[in-house]
Amino acid sequence: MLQIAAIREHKEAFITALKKRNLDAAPLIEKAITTDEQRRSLQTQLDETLAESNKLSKEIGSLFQSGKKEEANQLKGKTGELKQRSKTLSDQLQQTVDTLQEILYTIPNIPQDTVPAGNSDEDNEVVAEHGILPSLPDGAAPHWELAKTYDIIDFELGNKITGAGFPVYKRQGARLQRALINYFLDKNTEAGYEEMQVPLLVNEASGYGTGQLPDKEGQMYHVGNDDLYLIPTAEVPITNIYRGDLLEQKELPIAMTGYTPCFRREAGSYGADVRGLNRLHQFDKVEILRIEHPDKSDGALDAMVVHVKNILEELELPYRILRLCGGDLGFTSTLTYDFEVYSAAQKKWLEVSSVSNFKTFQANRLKLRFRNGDNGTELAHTLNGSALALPRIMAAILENYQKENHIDIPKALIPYCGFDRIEN
RNA sequence: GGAGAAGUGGCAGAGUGGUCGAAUGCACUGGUCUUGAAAACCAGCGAGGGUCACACCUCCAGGGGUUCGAAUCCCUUCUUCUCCGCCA
Repeated sequence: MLQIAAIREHKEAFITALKKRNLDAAPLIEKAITTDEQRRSLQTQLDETLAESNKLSKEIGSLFQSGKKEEANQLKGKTGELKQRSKTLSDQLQQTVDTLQEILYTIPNIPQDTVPAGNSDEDNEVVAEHGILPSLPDGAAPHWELAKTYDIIDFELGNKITGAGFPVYKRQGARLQRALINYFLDKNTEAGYEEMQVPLLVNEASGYGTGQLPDKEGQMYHVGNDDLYLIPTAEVPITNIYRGDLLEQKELPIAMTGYTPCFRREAGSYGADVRGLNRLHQFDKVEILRIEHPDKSDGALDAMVVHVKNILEELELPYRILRLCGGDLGFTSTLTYDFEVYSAAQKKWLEVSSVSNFKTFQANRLKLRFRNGDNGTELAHTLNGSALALPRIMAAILENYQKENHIDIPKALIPYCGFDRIEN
């Protein structure tokens, strides 16, 4: 959520920047500003009314104490009208505040200057490409076939137990999953990210804090009885650790990592793109998050990109990095880099990480601030990225490393797996 | 799940209807002293709205109510603690 004070101050610049998202924000911004003016005017009127009635109350108090009951009772009569007025004003104020809030919820974050214009993922800018695309022999199998051949992932079984998109990992497949999780967590903690293990169900306030609510309500599984949501990403519980906090400047930066299963309803997506591991309702992901001083967040984003890069290179998976264009940029982000690995049998690039700088957008909803040493408080910047999402890494490993009668395990993972190949 | 108790500033902890945004201690920040540090002493020290700056307004777990006036009384939700039950 953008700050209304910033909108007021940078109105034109914001409208221009939001055009990159192919959004004509002018009407929304105008409405936000006029609603805010209304809000402030109502607030002032209410304050004055309350001030008057506070004053009267004090007078009544001292009259009672000095035994002037008659005069006190006379004054009491006057307070009734003030009370009525302040009730009306505060109702109006509340309504205006709610309206303003609703408007602000619908305005996406301001893209940074470097974000390219564009409408869809086709306009994303490839900023780096690394590794040689493996050329597999004819008859190379996509991972869903390999999964069956070596009996390491069972999609039908998941169907039986739960439904589509909930695979069962078996034998060496299960072990490889666990190896990847541990490997990623180790890489992240080595880089200074503190490991957290967090709840997989969150309350409504947490959903609002990181921006999944109200925009993406339909994306999350909702547990009605207890009004809780299954997390779509570890970003939600981990970022919300700091919801409402006022940090000391010296506590920054904060860097955290966590592994969680992620649950996404992905309503209405079927077809070739979602075969096998490409898109699931439940999947594993290791996330990295940072809370930064505003002056440092740009550098922090770069550092996160380098970190993810290093992991992919160690796994020897060919990848490319995309800078998302305005049309593809997430609602809450100012700048996002996507990592895609090449899945050789599908001959497709698969997104395995998304690294974003949200600047104050989340912090404003979270009320996550720090003392800036200048006698003031300031919103912190939040960033997060996947390091990394498992299923598509798994898919790429299986496909790219397949040999005639087995699948090799990337060197870096062998100590974690305890075996160097998958075979029957 | 049942019975009881409690939720106050970064922490501890006073405050049971008016002068309380809140004593006191610790922590923290600045200063004096010191070669430096510690100790001691002095001063400052919650947040949000609003204002050029003041004024002013709001916040004592959340929500609602009683009252001219609520941290204080009532209702309700949540959380914590103690005891009991259940249980990985």
